[in-house]
Amino acid sequence: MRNVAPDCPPTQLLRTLADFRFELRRFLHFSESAATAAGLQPQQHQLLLQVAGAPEGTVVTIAYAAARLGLRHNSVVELVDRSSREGFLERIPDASDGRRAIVRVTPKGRKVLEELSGDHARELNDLAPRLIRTLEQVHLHAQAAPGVR
Amino acid sequence: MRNVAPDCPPTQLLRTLADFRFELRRFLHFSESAATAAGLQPQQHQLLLQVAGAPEGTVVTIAYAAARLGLRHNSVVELVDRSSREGFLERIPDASDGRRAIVRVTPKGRKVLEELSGDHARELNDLAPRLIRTLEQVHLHAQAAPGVR
DNA sequence: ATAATTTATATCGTATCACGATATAAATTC
DNA sequence: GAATTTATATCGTGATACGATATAAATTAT
Repeated sequence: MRNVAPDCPPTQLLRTLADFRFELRRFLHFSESAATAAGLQPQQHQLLLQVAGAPEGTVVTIAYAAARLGLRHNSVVELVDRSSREGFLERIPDASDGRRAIVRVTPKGRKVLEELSGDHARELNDLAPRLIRTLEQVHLHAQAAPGVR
Repeated sequence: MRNVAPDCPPTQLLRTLADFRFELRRFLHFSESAATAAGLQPQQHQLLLQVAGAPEGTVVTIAYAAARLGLRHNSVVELVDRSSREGFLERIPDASDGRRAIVRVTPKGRKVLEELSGDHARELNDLAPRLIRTLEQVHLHAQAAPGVR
């Protein structure tokens, strides 16, 4: 006959999720600062990363970048506009399909991106243990309270 | 005498980082959609989570929330304004320190938050393996190219 | 072959949101 | 008790992602 609020399972999950998001924020904040310091807007950095980091043989178009960034096409058009105006990217009309624009990273963009990537790898390396730990805690709670699937 | 571009280490790291960010975006997109569907703006959801998920005994003030969300104080003031206007949060003047405003989740806010949290736990559970795998790959690359610390 | 539809990118106006600068007020230090 | 620091609040601004719409090329249907 317990009419005390069951502080245990839901609150514990909330704490775990809160910690997870906090760690995520920390990383994102680091990433945004690093990009800005390198002369890139955070989203430009993400664009460069998805363009340069596409799997071998991928035709990197506006649409591809949009899918990878989780943005609408028109948002990416604007991002590409800015980034190419600043010399980090270039648009190349696709010979085989006149609708498409192929997006490529310039040497300048590549250079900035690689510098940033080293920093990110090190930061992620630091972050990873905490992130993995919270993910494992989530796993426990999710097991405990399965919910409707 | 290799004057071919060394496509291996840097590009591989770029791919790994790109995948990591893609998975992260997916999760964030899921989270934003879930919040919106539950009647919360994504940032309101994050605010509620940090307020309700604070460790036992924490004095949850605007400043605390700002630190956890990685935002400036004034941004959080506005978030709290909106959220309390909509009945998810309440501001309580701190008796012991007249400058501070204690922030608390209302039962209504708590309810929405707990629903969202179950969904998030399940989603994170799905995501975790991929996220952990990419983090381990980053680890390898970071080991390979230590860089300036 | 030409029309209709679909796919891909581009343009424009708008709303949101976080921020800097500034203000107010309470607490702490000198 | 004055000066400084801490905590929250207000206001105006700028960036940015989006919806709606446009253009143009490719694909499909007739």
